[in-house]
Amino acid sequence: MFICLLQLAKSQKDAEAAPFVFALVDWLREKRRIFSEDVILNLSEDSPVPIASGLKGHCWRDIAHDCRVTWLAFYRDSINDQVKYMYLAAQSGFKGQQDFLKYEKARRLKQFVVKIREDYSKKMKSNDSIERQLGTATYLIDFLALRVGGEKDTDEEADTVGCCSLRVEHIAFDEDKKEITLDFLGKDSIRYYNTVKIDPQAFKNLQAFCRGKKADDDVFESINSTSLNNHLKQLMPGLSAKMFRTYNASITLQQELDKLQPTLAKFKEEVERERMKKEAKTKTKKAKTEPQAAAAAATTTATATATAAAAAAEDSDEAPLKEQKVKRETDKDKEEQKETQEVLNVDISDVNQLVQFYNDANRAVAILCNHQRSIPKQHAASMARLQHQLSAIEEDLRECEEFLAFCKKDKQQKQFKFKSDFKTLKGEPRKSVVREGMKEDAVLKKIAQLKKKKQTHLLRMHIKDSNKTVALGTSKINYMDPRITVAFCKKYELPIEKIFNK
DNA sequence: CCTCCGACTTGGCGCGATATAT
DNA sequence: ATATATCGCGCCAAGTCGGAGG
Repeated sequence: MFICLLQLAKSQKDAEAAPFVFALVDWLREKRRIFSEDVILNLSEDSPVPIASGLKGHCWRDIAHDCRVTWLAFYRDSINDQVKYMYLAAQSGFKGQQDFLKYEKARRLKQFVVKIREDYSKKMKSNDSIERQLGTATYLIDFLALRVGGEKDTDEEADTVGCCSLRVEHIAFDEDKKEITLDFLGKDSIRYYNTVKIDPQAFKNLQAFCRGKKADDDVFESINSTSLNNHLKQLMPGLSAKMFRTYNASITLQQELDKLQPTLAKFKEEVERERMKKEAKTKTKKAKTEPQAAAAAATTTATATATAAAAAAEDSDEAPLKEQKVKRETDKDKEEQKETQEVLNVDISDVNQLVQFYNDANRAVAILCNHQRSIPKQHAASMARLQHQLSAIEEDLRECEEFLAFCKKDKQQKQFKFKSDFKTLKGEPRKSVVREGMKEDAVLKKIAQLKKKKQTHLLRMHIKDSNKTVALGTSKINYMDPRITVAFCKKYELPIEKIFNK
């Protein structure tokens, strides 16, 4: 390939100042440079027109005075004639207000969502095929947070789809489990791959829609994004398909964050108990009585039970290391959950743990919205390093345990010796963690400390690995109502800048 | 209707700055 | 102090959605 940048200059002197104008790629003119002559500005009527660029004698293509739109300027791309806009930054009041409106609308959906869900359940059983397709598609958009999927130019653009443009080849059915597997390329050619149990009626419908069709036929041949959005408008003013993503993302965040509620309650209870104890102590300082000791004993038992429950919760959490789509909870599940609300193993007085907890909630949303990223280039290397650190901890543990065994044996024995061919990352031999004449309980303490260290290290590895393909930023910026985050931060006294930057 | 397109949101990526671990 | 991880931002392409125009 041959590439050459050309300047359009009348003389050598001009050339020094003149910018490159376009590129030649294999002698074809590619991407022309954009000049002010290409740009249309949008200004107030009474605003002075800024001087065009640094180049003398250049002017703007046009000046607009349209206060109904938010763009400041635009030009047409020389390659595909697409309009390129200039807008104010996201942190501007302009954008902020639009954002606020968006979340207000999503909030309004909450008042309608029960009705809408009843409606699509009914439509899914309708005799009318259009209604059946509208109902089923709306169900998928709500339940799986799919994009609407508008039609696009098939020859020029990438073959990506959304709900309404799904084809037969994108769905597989598991009759026994009533599960479907969706496998297609969505926006930005990001793969959506999800096996999920769905509503039985939706399952039946989708199967029927696909029956007798070719692989590349549309599943929903009777509807499209426009008709679906028109249908949604009848159920709620201003409703469109993408609002389900905003709504479900925000409500998922809320639900995830609420899971910390019992932990907070327990924490407050403990603080209160401490306070009471102190109070009682000062009151009865002179005359200590028996019943109080009994009460104190009772509280310690209660705390022990709670801790045991937390430990059990942690264990069950350990299980799935593999990537897995969140199974959306049905209303029934939610009911059941209310009764078995667990105290989580999160220390809510620890800022880092709170941030970690918030990120977990954020991740649930990102997985729902299928926000993926490619595995960072240094991921494997970085995991290997963590693995090495883990081995180091394990080696330290092994040494401590052998030393403990040595201590327990008769003291007649010679010196303690620990054989290890473990090397640090730099290839140096490892340093011993036990010292001669170390007391037995010191070793026990060390072991406990190392076990804890190993635990947190394992957790870190797990988090890193499960995060490697999940992008948290998009849902945070575009989908989760910031008011939910703010409320959470206030409630747990978590500084907001730990979550949002200025 | 359908198609096109204007306006705006959403999205992943890469890079340099900044925070954190060693 | 240095190495490494993470953040945060700019970039601009790829979507959504509504309305104009045929």
